[in-house]
Amino acid sequence: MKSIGEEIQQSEFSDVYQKLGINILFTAAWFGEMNRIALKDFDISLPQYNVLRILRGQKGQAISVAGLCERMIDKSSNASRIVDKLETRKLVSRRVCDNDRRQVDVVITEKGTSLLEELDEKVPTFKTIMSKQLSSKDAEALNFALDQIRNKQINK
Amino acid sequence: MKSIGEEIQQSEFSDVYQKLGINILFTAAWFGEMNRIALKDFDISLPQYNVLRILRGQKGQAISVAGLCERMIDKSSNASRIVDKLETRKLVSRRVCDNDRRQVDVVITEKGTSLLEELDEKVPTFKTIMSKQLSSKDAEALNFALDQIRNKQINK
DNA sequence: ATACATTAAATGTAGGTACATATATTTGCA
DNA sequence: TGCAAATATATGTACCTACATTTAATGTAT
Repeated sequence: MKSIGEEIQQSEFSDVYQKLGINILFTAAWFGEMNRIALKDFDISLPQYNVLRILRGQKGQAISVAGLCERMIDKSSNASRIVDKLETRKLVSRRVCDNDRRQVDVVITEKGTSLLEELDEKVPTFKTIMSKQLSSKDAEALNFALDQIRNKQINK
Repeated sequence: MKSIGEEIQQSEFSDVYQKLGINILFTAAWFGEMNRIALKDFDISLPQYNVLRILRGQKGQAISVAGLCERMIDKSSNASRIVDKLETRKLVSRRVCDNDRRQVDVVITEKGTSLLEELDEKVPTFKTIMSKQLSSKDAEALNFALDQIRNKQINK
């Protein structure tokens, strides 16, 4: 098994937290790579794929560009331009919102939905990636630990 | 405490592994954001900072561009152009290797070293970020679990 | 009702990633 | 030796992120 130290050729870490931080970053990059490999033949980028999945999750209901941003993992990604690209390929459609004409409602098209269905068969789920090496109980413990980590308790 | 579900406005995950995958990606993005905030006033990007730290870790010894790539978390980042930017600012220097003239030896300069020393005081370590919320024993367990996750046991 | 602040989205720019290709050097083998 | 394959780096391109600015619509206070 390749430990994080072997992956990035680093024999020593200053402490176990340093190692953990790098391990989390590296594992995230590794997930990204797996997804990109799966998407490669479909001429769609990972952010575009993620936006399409958020839109599908809306079950037909429109969502604003700001709403998309909130649901994206990478908060500072530019949803506006990602939607541009998707619209060019007619995978989503965009319409000025009637109630608030500053907003733009985005919905996934038929074409977008059927592309996603095709992709579902190719893109590995996190379950298929992890369930063999990790019990669901361990996964829950990890989820708890990660939520804790992000809960900076500054005044303590 | 904000759980991953609240962070990305997603109330339900298909399973605990899906939640964990997204949690890892989100936590990695959160680390990146913290670092960027610290680097903001120094006009240096996160990849540039990471390359400088790898060079410092060499303790004066030169490293090739390929050597840099191996040590970087994001394997497909373009070390050549990152070194370009650093060289422009005279934070590193580059010299064709005598033994193998295809290779380029990269070393950190005095200026680069002193910039890093300045940054050390500003950039939070993973230990300061995590040690209050996570015991070192838990951190070790997480390290083990993450190494396991990346160890795809396909034929099992 | 008008003026000013706020909000939503789009756009400009610099630096980065992903990936294909080009260029120069070295290696290996007939 | 000569020449193809391999290797190290650089470069070109499309899309992306980070961040500042712009444009248009809405909210709000007087």
